[in-house]
Amino acid sequence: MDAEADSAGNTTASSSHSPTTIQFPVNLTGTASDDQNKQMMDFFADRKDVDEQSKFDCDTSDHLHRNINTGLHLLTRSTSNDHSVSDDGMSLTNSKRTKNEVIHHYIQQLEEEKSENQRLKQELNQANLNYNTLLTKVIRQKQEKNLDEYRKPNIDGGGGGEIPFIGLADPTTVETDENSRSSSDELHRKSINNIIGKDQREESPEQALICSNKVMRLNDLKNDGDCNIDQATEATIRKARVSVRARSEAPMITDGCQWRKYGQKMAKGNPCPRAYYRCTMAVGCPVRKQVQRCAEDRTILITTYEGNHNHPLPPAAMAMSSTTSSAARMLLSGSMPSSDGIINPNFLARTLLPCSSNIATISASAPFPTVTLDLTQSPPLGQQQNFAGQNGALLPQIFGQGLYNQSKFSGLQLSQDTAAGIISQIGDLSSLQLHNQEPSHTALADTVTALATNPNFTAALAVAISSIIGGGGGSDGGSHPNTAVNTTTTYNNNNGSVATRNNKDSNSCFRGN
DNA sequence: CGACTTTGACCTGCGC
DNA sequence: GCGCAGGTCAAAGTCG
Repeated sequence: MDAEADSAGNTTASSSHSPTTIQFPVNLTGTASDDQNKQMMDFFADRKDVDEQSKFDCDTSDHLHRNINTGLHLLTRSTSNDHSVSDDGMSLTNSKRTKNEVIHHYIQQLEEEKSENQRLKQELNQANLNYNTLLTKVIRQKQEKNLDEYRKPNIDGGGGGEIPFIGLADPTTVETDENSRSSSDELHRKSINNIIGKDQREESPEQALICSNKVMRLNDLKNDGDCNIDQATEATIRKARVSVRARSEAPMITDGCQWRKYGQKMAKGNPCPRAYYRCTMAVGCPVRKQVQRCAEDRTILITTYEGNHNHPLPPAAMAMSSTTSSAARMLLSGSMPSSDGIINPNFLARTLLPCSSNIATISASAPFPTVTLDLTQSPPLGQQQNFAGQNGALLPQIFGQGLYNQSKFSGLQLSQDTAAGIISQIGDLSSLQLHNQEPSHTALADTVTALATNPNFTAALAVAISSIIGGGGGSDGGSHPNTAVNTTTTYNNNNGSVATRNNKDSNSCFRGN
């Protein structure tokens, strides 16, 4: 607060236009002169102007109202202490009445403005609500339309190179789901235990070691209470990562999003620098990615995504976004506590991709839980086309629906003959279990088992991601067709060597290829 | 001139 | 507490 002393030595607080720093030009020493009363009136007039500039800010009005009452109290006290003073012959009673009438006049005006502000605020909230409802409706219609289109026989056999726009979950709705999550936590836990109970005992000791301290800490948090459950859930979703390994000579795979590089560092044990990118498609989008070449094979580009977009995405970007989002939630569900202890995250990986133990692995031993999709080897070309022909409807939906279903999926409403729906259910295990109001968890387990028997799934997933990487124009995902789905996956190349900073030649790896 | 990249400095978490 | 490594910031430089 700025304070300045006037010629009389009285301290007069300067008015600020900040709602939280409104101050009155009152004489704190207890006497009020005509000038000071005029100053008070001018101040009220100024505050009224300021308030009109911020009609939507009811807090400002509340604050102003409180200050007016305070000012009125001070003014009344100061005038009541001033009985011995008679200004220009006017009676003290009349003077006080006039002042109070003027002040009450302004208070009345401000009260009316406050009411108007509240009414406008309500209208604005209602408009926002309507907008969100409409947006959700449009997204749902788009989703259904795309589903119908991809259920039709595909003439070109490729399912279309373009991944259709599926829509982005309304952030508001997602928020609602997050809120409902804690309330459904018990159901969720039971569901997880239902599935985990059998399989967890089958984990090998090595796999059991995958359970990291991070997960344990997270579980400790979750056990602390509902509040911590939500916080831990949010933190896990934010920190969960999806890493994609693919052969590409381009410096960065094209995933449909706009990225801005904000940093580059030499990572430990890798001569190639790691580049840090931030999504710039919307202000404040939390999604980031790291791009780094594999130390062992520099033709392999490792792209690690973190976070969920908070804005609509173009079709191509929807694919990768949904994948990472679903994977992150899968990680989350794998981190949930069970009655027996910690769930091995790799159980989910093996559940998701049981037929090969290939292409995807989940690791919680890394600093952050990470799903890694290894696309350095993909099915032979002929097989790719076969998959595209057979499951042309499948590919886009694998990546398109995950995010939407995170917020809107309600049990097994999607047709179970649609592989995409199944995949979405599995990829978003936690949401599925949370939003199932019926005891269909056994059905879910059966669905998972059914998927496990489908040998096409893993390859289809690989082809889908390859199409994303190769479809961007700059990368060569399609130039390495003669590969088979592979699985060995690592995290962040932590091999113990010391990394040093070398910004001068930091791009040499990218340019050299 | 705005958007983007580069790059040295800084912050933070973790292990010893 | 200290050093290391990962991650981020932000000023300066570059580009279209």
